[in-house]
Amino acid sequence: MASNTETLRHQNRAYVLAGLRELGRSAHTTLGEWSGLSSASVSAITAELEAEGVLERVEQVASTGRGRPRVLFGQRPNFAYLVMVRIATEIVEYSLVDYAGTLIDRFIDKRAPKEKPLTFTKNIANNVARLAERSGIDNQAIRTVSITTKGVVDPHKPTVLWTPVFDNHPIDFAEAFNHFTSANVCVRNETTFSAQAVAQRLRRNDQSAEDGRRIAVLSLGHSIGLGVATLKSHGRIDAFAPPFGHMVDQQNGPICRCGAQGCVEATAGFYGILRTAFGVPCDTLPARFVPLAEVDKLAVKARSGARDAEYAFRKASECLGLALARLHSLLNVSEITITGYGARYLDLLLPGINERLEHTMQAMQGRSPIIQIELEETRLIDEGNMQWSLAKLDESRVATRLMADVKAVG
Amino acid sequence: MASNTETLRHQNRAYVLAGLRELGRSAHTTLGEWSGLSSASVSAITAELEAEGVLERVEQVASTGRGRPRVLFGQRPNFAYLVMVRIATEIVEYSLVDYAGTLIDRFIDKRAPKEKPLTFTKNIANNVARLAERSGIDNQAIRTVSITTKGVVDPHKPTVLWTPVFDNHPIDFAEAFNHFTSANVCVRNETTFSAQAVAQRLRRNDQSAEDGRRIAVLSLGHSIGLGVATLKSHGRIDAFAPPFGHMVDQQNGPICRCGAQGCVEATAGFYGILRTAFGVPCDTLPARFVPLAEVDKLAVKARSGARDAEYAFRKASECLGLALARLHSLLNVSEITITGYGARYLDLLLPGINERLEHTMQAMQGRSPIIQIELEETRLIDEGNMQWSLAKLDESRVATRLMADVKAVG
DNA sequence: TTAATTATCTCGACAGTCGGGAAAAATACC
DNA sequence: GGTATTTTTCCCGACTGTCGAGATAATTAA
Repeated sequence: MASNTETLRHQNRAYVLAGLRELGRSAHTTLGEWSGLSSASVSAITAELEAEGVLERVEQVASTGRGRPRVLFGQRPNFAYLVMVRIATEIVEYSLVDYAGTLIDRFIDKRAPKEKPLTFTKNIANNVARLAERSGIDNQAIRTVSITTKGVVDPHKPTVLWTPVFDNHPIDFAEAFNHFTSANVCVRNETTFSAQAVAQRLRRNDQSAEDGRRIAVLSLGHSIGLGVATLKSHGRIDAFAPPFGHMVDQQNGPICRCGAQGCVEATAGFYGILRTAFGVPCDTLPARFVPLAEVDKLAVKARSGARDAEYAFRKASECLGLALARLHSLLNVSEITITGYGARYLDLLLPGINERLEHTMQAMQGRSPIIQIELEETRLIDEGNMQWSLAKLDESRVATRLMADVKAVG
Repeated sequence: MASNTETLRHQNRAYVLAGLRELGRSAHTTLGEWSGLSSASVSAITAELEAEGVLERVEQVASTGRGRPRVLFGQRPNFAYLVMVRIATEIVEYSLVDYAGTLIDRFIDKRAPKEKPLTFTKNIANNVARLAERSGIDNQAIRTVSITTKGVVDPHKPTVLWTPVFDNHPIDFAEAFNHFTSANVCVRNETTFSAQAVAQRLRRNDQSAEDGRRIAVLSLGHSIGLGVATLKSHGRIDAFAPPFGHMVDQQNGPICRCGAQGCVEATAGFYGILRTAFGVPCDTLPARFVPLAEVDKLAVKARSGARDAEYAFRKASECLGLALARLHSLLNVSEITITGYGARYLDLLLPGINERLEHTMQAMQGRSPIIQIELEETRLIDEGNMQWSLAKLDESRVATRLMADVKAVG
């Protein structure tokens, strides 16, 4: 689309807001240096944002030397609120975050055993309303409801297309949330956010991380999740979550919960590992969820040298290694972070993963991706969700100017 | 980066140039409607571009009705020249294209049997110089040299990292072309351009093709190539070529030319098909290139029901089907175009491909990608190369204003 | 020849960024 | 305590970009 001066201002407002997220509270001199905008332009923009109630002046802590002290700007916490909903297998977690990025309230709700899609979404919407009420916040102040789950998500609508619990029954959140009129309701796979968070950390730690670099996060658990994030120019990050766990590993392989044969998950998910260990026939439909204690026990056996257990973890690790090698062939990733409950079995899995990766990587020019570990998956998800949601709110809604007549008023 | 009025003008100049590529020769009014810019702005921009020698007024063919006839603008053909170099297995093709996108000259050069990298690049640079000379064009008028090849290419430098012919010996074109001082020399895998061309055709034919939609081009031959293109907003297309042929198909599979085991190519490339048919052991290093006549003969045998031949094509097609299913899991593609010499065996390959695709696709939400065929691969490559190169030239070099003092002169 | 039609060109209004200088607010020094 | 110094913010004029409307130009139909 063609640009005009309004677009220009929109872009620069968005850029200043992005700078404020990255740098934290800062003066407009700092923002000017960071963004390349002149002090005068930053001043005009911050003045506007302040008048709109987006930013506020913050008391600075201590003076750094002589000269006039800086006036720091920060996000005004109660300008908007973000609700994060994390759907896990047995619980749903609700978090309330203010516009400045501070966690205000959080509670956990247990999931009912055989809930229907409609009551499920209604229930979540009610809990979100309760979360707002507990802090005395009006529903209209909630500008974003960002829901995360495992499974496959519609890229455009707030709808889950496939989950381990509901299978193919689509879960549409649009209706249940239709009275949150000022909120943007969206659903993303949780590994999208994990990848987002890891990419963000990479950029923060390594300023020289060049554009185009790509990382992946592998989540090991009952099912297998994967998020991929690419560092783009101007500090942007593109993250997405392909259905990696249901990528086909081998033709006519063991049957998967999804109904297909030979999915990665069917060999490397927890139920797959147990099935291999106990020699259950590959064509018996597996249980939805196996007790975590069972997997722990199997890991202990494998570590003490029991053949069956060792073999099951070996199979899983080779399957993961092959799948990651395929991922690397299609989307050259420089770094893979392994997380999820299954990360605690990494001692059993890493040798096989590395062997398969290096075996296929040695011939071509490619370097094997570096493998890292991050045990606290939920922290990763929350971190990524918050970054992503606030950045999107800034860019898509706050940066578009509201008060065209600021000058006329002043 | 922050934007200023200069950036703004740059963007709009680029957008007008893009419109002119898409619409062909057109008048202010048309460009204004297409871009959303006001007639006055378009007028300012075209006047500038005309003064810089980028555009010229074109005689319109016939008047459409009453009223003042339109003044059409078009690219001035001799403003810049583009050279396309297509490196194939046995030949190298050189094409000269003017700024308006007209093919001016083309010749083919046979490759010497055991050429060294340095003489190879020198030879190509000499032939490019000869191409320019034949049309009486100064080397400085060549603004882009776009080289295409099979194999793996460095994303940043004009260097080929791996090719079927030279293996891992890197081929760096930078030095051989260092006296083409005003030319931007770049190397891309040929399937990048095939994918670019198919995506462009899709957008032209189906105006409703939404952003984010992704297509793939599969090239079947001695080796297996794949290009992926994504439709982005504002008419942009992102294309890339992953080393799909060397993605691992199965653990401990047949040995590949690249040295690894179980690559897709080792089963589905021509030498792989022949090896399977003749029962050659999987661990014998295959010949670099097998005669095409041999593959044709084998196909005839398979069509008439010979077991060995049928089996070899069956294996190849299942391998391709699985690999495409994996591709689809990671990069949801709505459409796959099959091309290359091997496309003539599609009757033998398609059933297996479809079977594998649908088998893995049935359970999840996914719809199988539509499979199409395009026999003329070289046309696809040339089309994509030209579109891509001219678009990049427009955006990165022509759109940046040269004459800051246009008004002062006029 | 004149009126109608359509397209391009021109001009003033408005909006955004930039650079420089004035004003403000703190510290350092006498 | 008063004054100079330092650093930042704020304000103003210059420049450049887009836009809308009216003036001008070129062609056809009557």
